[in-house]
Amino acid sequence: MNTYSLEAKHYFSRELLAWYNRSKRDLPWRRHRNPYYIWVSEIMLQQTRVDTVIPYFHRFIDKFPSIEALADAPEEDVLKCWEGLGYYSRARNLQSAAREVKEQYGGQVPSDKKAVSDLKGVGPYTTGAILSIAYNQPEPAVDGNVMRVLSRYFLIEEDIMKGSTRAFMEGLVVELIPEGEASNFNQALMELGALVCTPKSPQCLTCPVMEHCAGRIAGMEESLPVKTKAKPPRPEYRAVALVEGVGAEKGKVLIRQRPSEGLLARMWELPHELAPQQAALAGADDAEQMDMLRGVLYEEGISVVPDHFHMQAEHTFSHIHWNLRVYRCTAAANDSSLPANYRYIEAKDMEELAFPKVFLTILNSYFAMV
DNA sequence: AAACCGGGGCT
DNA sequence: AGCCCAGGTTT
Repeated sequence: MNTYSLEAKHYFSRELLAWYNRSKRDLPWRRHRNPYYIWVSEIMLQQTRVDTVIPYFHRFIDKFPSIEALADAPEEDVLKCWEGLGYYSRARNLQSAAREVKEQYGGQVPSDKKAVSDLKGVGPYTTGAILSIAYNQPEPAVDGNVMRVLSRYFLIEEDIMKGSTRAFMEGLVVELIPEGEASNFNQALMELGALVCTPKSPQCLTCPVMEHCAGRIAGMEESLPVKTKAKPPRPEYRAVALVEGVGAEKGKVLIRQRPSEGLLARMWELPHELAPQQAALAGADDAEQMDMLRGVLYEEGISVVPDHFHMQAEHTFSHIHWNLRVYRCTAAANDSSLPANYRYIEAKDMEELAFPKVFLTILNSYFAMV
């Protein structure tokens, strides 16, 4: 139990709900109460903005209109549909969970808390979102938006990165949900965070609960929520081979598929290799980098002749910053047997293979040039 | 609790 | 250039 007054809580719930009913956005997954649509949208919306998700959502539902269609699709197709959205384990987990729902629950998204939360890729937030939005169950769905709104309105100065703070807010949300309004109320909380109670420069003057917002009254709305900041990504310097085929592979480019686990699992990419730390710090010259690439590929069973520097590129993950230097190479021989995860492709082959954004950019500009 | 896992948009 | 985001899984 907490010490906030019943009056402050009732006011908050009442005014927020009324505001939502007149201001909610018309979003594709709000047009039906289809648990599958809500599930897909919630997975896509993890760490991703609404405007980015909308076109992906339309394409995804068009290609995989039902849980069974998603369960029966080749994983390759699902990854391709997710290409550019990031956090690709979301896509693989979603399909894995769709297969589970098809087999165990007759293709219907379960409405039981444990069953939902046991699905791959579904954690505490998404469990609450599915149960409340799809089935109107009074479960909390506490994401970054909700924690920001609550930390300001109730002036909560606990670090939102701590599990105990999230647990406290989940308890608070359960008290705040008006009878029979879990779906609308949880969406209202997130909608306010997205549209009004924004991270920077919140629009307090248009906020439906401004009058009793303790954070604003204290003049602290800009400094809440309290959040420990993440470590900056570590830099990595990588040499990339853009290998042009010869003979039967003339006009094609060599690509490879990443391992099935870890960073960018099962995505396609240009061959590349981490530059030794010493060389990276010294700003190794291109000749040295090209020689390193040639040697690494030779060890893999691929003979190439690096030719010249082609372009530079960068790619930032949550924890790594890639500095890429791309080198044009020519295949030295018609390797009759490439390693299993390597192949040559032409431009049109990219329509069915999923690449991380940075390789998509490099390949598209290359194929447009030649 | 901390590390791992993408990418885009805003300031 | 740094900050933020409609988080989950693994260790």
